[in-house]
Amino acid sequence: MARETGRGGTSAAPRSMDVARLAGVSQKTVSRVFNNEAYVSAEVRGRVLAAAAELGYRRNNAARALASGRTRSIGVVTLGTALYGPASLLMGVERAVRDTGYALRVVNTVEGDPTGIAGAVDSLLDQGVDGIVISEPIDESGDGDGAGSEVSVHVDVPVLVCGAPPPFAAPKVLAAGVGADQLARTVTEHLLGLGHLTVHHLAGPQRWYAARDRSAGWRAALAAQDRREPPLVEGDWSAASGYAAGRELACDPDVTAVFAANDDMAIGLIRALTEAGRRVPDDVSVVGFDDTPVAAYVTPPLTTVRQPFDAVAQDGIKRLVHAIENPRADPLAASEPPVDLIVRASTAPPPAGRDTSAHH
Amino acid sequence: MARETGRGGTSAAPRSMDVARLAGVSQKTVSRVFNNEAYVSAEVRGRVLAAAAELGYRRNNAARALASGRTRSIGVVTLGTALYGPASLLMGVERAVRDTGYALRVVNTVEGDPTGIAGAVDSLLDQGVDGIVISEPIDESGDGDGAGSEVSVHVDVPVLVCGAPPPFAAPKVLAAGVGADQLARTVTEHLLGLGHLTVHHLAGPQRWYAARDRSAGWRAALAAQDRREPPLVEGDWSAASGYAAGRELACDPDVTAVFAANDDMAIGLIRALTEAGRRVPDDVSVVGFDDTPVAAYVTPPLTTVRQPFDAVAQDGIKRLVHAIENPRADPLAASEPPVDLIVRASTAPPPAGRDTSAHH
DNA sequence: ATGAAAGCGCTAACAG
DNA sequence: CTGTTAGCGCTTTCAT
Repeated sequence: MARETGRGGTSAAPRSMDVARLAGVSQKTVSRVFNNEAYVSAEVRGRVLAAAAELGYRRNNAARALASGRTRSIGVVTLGTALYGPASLLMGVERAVRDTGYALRVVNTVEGDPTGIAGAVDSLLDQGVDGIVISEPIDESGDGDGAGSEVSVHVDVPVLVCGAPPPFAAPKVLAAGVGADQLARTVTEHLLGLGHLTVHHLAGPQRWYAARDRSAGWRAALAAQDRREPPLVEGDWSAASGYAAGRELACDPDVTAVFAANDDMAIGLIRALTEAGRRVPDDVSVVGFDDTPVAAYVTPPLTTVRQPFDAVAQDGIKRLVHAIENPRADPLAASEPPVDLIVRASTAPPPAGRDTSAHH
Repeated sequence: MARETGRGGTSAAPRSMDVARLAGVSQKTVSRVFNNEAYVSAEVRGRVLAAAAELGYRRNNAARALASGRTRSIGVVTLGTALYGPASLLMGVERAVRDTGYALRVVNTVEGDPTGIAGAVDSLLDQGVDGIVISEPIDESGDGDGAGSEVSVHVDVPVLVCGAPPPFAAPKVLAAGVGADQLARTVTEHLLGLGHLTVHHLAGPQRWYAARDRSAGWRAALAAQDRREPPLVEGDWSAASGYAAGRELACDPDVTAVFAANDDMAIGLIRALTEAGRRVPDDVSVVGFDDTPVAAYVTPPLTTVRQPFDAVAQDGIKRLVHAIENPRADPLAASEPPVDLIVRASTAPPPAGRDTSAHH
């Protein structure tokens, strides 16, 4: 097949050979210049760059990938939601990946997807990636009817998982986490510190590891102070589920403080509480999780914590790239994410009659 | 370079030739099977598939791309925000792209990025894509100090732009839009229909075409009924900016109805109004835009419109893929997005003294 | 410091 | 229906 230069005189994309010819060097030298390899005289480099600019040359990535065996791209598995947390994490990952010079491929799993995360990973592997990020893992073990609904994938690239063990073996598995457990512990302690006897918990779906982390932090905080652990109420992250939970919680006079696993649920919860005649924060304190953009502007402004998505993504991607480029080196250590509690008006000491902290 | 089969006996990834050998056919036949080409006997196809499965064969995409000149991937330029609208659009695009069998590459521009959208497009072209989606275009012309801050890119693939003309030439430019103008017109008419003399508008940043569309729809609705067009107030999509605008608007007794360009701003606005002693909806009606998950649960529940992100993404991607695969055919026509007004409790007729519609 | 030759694993014509 | 022959545009040895 002779190279068609048709299209009415518009020539096809120039190749490195064309640049080489124009610059009067070998094709290999062009390659050297574009890969920033050593041993190219400044003079030659300049000529090559000029020729390339004149021709509008850009390297063909497919050819590069084929010849080198590396795709220079990283795949990320996300959840198909516009929820603030997952969306923020994805943005953080995109930026971090871009900073490293890799390209980003995205696949999302929808909850209830039969092939799930494994299917998404598989499709990423099909596309060709040098590393994979699983940004919001959920536990799919209880999915189908039987236990064997797993698509077993043979992953041969490093994987970064945010907050959970991956359901498959990989040459190198790195963990990252926003430190949600620590964050959850901090908000629970904030409530306890205000004098509440215990703290109720409106959790996220426990299939999500992100939800489990928060629940674990809440539990740890209660246990550390020997407090009674009320039954956990499970929502689905939505304000609607927070509202539903709120209607139940409102009936229980023992409820004076609630930790909601995200801001949306906290907002629905507050609405239900208010409608039931329980004032926030006078009768019941509520804390959220995420510090979404509206958190400061709802009524009452929400006490919440901010998750360090950007910092965590940056750190995680740095380690992933290290693992990709140094297959046999030890993985880099993860850095500790910061904790950022934002106290606003939805939390206060418990109503006078119920504050027994003074009696101790 | 002899093919290293090292790694302790774990052989390297199998190639189509290996499959061919095992199945006792030619390499080309394997290729035929995997491309679902016609003219392969069921018997041979079965043998090939079995051999491939046994070896764990998967096609090398780099090689495919190199040989065919097509990358089978689509790039999307997004804005680096977790704002509900852009995030939802991205999710819609991801799903739509996946359904077509293409892979998705993502790049985001941060506002204030010196290279802007052109830079993002350029990086996508570097990576190698067959088509590009610009999901939330903003007008960057006023960016730098001078006018010539443009990175001129030579785009040679079809481009789908959601809501604005692209700042560069491309062989095929398709437009998509959620019909924000029509949506905005509908909410404005809803307010007018309630009896308000006019409707104020808390707009999004006018650099965003998405914001301009809404403003245009608002204007059109007012003009159609010969209403006075109050000066537009510009926010930045955040609840904080809605709050700031609300403090000003609260002082003006003529304000009885406000159309906010997104729900977040509406929430901030309502807070400011309420703090200033103006009740919503008794004194002032407020409508939002997006129907974010919390809209139904804030106080008062927000009247808003839902943008048909999924439908629009699906339609747009379908047309983009058509343009990619049929370079010289006429582009497919866009389908009309649906309009979905959701009336809740933040809108009501104007206070009695101000409702003059009955006097006409 | 530079160049020549040899593939990477596929798809694309063209034969049979 | 199936096989043969050429590349796609680079990176990689290995020579200078």
